[in-house]
Amino acid sequence: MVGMARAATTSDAFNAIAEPQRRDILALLRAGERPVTDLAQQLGMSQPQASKHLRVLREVGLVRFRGEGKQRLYGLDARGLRPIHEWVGGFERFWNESFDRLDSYVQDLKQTRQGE
Amino acid sequence: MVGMARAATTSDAFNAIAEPQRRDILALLRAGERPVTDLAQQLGMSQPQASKHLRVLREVGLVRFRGEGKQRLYGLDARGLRPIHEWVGGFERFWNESFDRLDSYVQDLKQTRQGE
DNA sequence: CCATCATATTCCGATAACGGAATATGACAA
DNA sequence: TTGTCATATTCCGTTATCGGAATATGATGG
Repeated sequence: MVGMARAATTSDAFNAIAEPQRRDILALLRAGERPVTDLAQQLGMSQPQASKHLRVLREVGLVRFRGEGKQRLYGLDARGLRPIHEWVGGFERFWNESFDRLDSYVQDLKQTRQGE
Repeated sequence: MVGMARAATTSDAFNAIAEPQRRDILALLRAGERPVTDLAQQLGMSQPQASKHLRVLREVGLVRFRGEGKQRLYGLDARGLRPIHEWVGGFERFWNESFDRLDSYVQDLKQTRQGE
């Protein structure tokens, strides 16, 4: 075995929301439960793609569904977003502080030439 | 061309922080600037891996560096985390509501404003 | 220049992830 | 049951991504 591949990814909320279409799904679901076909249509994706994304979201616990006739009404379960909000919030003071120092620092960098 | 692959990913902050080791790097940098080797050692990763992760973080603007002797001191630039915080924050009321009340809340939403 | 330390890049193999198309499953109704 | 609608899964091809190892680049001091 020469190359060890990356660790599992889609298995947590951070990765689930890394995909733009999945973010779109979550955003849409704030307005209420919706069947798969509705989501697919409103977001301009195929039904299989919608189902696949919903599967990922379901596996990380960000959505749930409820059978309603032959449809499945998918709904938001935003509790899994809370840890993310908290983690990112841990950096709040770093973007909130008046960054006189940072700004001048960045200017400085531009002169010195930063990579790429 | 039969199968079209996924869209670019590591090119935005959402994907950058989807990787646990990169989150660790960012968390460490809250304590101040650090050279690559320090980061690698403290996080138990190889130097090339640290460099690669730093490259991703640099490309999405979450870190910057400053040459100090033969070292490169990497520092946090958390401004790119703000949009993420805001996006996730848009779901705050949904994880604050308990589930029984969530349904009625959604009903409420539908009456109040029908938009997106 | 040369040696050395710090960092970046390249090459590689394995695997995960995405999109599309086709197909399978499931639930209902007649 | 059969038919139909809604959804899920499977198969396929392409590309992204990660880790490791080796190597290349870069800066500094003598």
